[in-house]
Amino acid sequence: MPKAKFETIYKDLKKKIESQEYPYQELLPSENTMVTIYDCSRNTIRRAVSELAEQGYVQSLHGKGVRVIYQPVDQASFTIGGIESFKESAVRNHKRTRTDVVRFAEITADERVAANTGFPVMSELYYIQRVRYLEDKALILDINMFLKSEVPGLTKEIAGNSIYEYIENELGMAIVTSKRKMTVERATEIDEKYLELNDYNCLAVITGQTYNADGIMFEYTQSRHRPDYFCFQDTATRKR
Amino acid sequence: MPKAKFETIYKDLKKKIESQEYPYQELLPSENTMVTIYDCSRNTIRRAVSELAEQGYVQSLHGKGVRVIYQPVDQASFTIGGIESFKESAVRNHKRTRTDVVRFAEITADERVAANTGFPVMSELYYIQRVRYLEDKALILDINMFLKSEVPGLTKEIAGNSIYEYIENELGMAIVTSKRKMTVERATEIDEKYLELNDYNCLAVITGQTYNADGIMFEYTQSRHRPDYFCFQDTATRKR
DNA sequence: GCCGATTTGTCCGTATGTATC
DNA sequence: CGATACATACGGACAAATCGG
Repeated sequence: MPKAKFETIYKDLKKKIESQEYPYQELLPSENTMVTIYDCSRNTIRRAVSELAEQGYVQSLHGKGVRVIYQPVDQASFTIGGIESFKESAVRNHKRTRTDVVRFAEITADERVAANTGFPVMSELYYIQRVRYLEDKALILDINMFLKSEVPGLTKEIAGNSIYEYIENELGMAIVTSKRKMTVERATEIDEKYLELNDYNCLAVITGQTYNADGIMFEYTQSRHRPDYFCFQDTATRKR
Repeated sequence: MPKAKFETIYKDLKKKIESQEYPYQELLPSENTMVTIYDCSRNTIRRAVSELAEQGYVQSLHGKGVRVIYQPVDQASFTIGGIESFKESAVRNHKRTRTDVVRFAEITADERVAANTGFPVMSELYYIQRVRYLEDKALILDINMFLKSEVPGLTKEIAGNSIYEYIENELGMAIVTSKRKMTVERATEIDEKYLELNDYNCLAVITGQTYNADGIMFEYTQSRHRPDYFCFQDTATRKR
C-alpha cells in the first residue's frame, strides 16, 4: 500500500519509536546516517521525519539532532491528530462495539439546514442518527448528513456497519480533509433518551465537515459524546 | 521576521485567502504560475502550499489544482490548530481581557505530581493558578506549572500579564511543540468558586505539555473552560 | 574565544511519475 | 494523445546552530 518511499520510511521509524527501539528523549540517527540506512536522498528522510514531527512523535533540534518525544498512552483515546472512524479507534483499542441506527431518512436541505451544515440549499441529503456502543455502554450519539450525489446507495444496513468503509472500499472515494470543531453543549432530551448521562447535564460535541479528493464537502457530522469516556488528543507546533 | 522565503509566501497566500481574494472553492494559481509570481523554485511554493493544507486552508487535487476550502468563522474561537496564548487569541478577536493570579507558589514535584504532569520527581516548579476574564466574564481557570530551571525569574506580575511573552521575548526561548488532551470534567468547588458556571455541572478541560527548542518539557498546563464560551478547532488529513 | 566537524534548515534545478482535462 | 498540474525523488549548495578541542 505505501508505495511512496518517504512513507515506508515514516512507518518504519514510527514503529521503532512506538516499540521504544528509539526511546523517549533519545536522538534519532542523523539524517546522513539514515540516508545510507534507507538508501535514499536526504530530502526523502526529511519528509518522513517532518511527518513524524507533525504527529508529535519527534522534535527536531537545529544543530543537534531529532529527539523522540513520543510517550505511550494508557487510556483509550480518540484520534491522535488524524481522521479515524469510530470502528477504527475501537479496533485499535481492542473494544467490542455496536451501532444502532435510530433514524435513517432522505431530506432536502432548507435554509436552516444549509446554514448549519455548510451544504448548499436544496441539496439532497441522507440524514442518519446512530447510537454507538462500546462494551455495551451507549457512549455516542452521531448525527450524519451525506450528500446523496457523492455517496449514492447508502442504506440503513451500511449505516449499521461502517459508512467510511463503504465510502472508501465500495465507492472508491478518497477522504482527504476534515475540519472539526469541539464544543460542550447542554444535554437535550434526545441525548438523555439514548445515552446514559448519569447526572452530567452536558456533552462533548464534535461537529465536522469532510471533503473528498474532489474538494467537495460531502459529509456533515455531529458527534455527541458522553463526557466521562471522551478524550481528544492533539499535537501542535508553534508558528513563529 | 519571516526571513524564510517559503514563510513569506505562506503568509501572503494566507492573507489573500482570508481576504477572499482567493475565494472559497476556487483554485489557486498553478504551482508553475506561482513560481514566476514569487520568483522561486517549485519546491518552495510546494512547501508554502503544504503548510496551508495542514492548517485547513486549502486542499490540493492531483492533476487539477489547489482548492481553497477556508471559510471565515464568526464565533470567537480558540486556536486554529496552533499554539496560541489566551492573550493572542483575545487580541485576534478584538476582545478586552483581564487576568487574576489567585495563587503563585514554588513547589517541588512529589510522586503524585510527577505522575500527573510528566515532570521528573523532585523537579523545582512554579505553581500558578489564574482566572481569565474576557469582556469581564470569568471564563477560564488556568493551572500552570513551569520548570524553574528553564523559566527562571517568573513573578506574580509576569503571570498577571502574559507568561508566553516573557518566555519568548525576555528569555528568548523558542516554544516548539505542544501535546494537548481535551476532556470534559465535572466541576469542582474551585471551579465554582471562580467561574460563573450558571447551572452547568462540568467544564471543558485542556491539559497540555509544552516542549522548548531543546526538547525539554518545561510546562504543564490545565485550562478549565466555562462550557458555553469554549470552542476548539482542528483540521485533520487522512493518512492513507 | 576561535575553528572545524557535525547536524539540521532552506533553497534550487531537474527528472520522472501520475492524474486530469 | 498531448498539455497541464500535482507528487515523488534525487543531488547539490549554502546557511545556521551545536559541540568539542
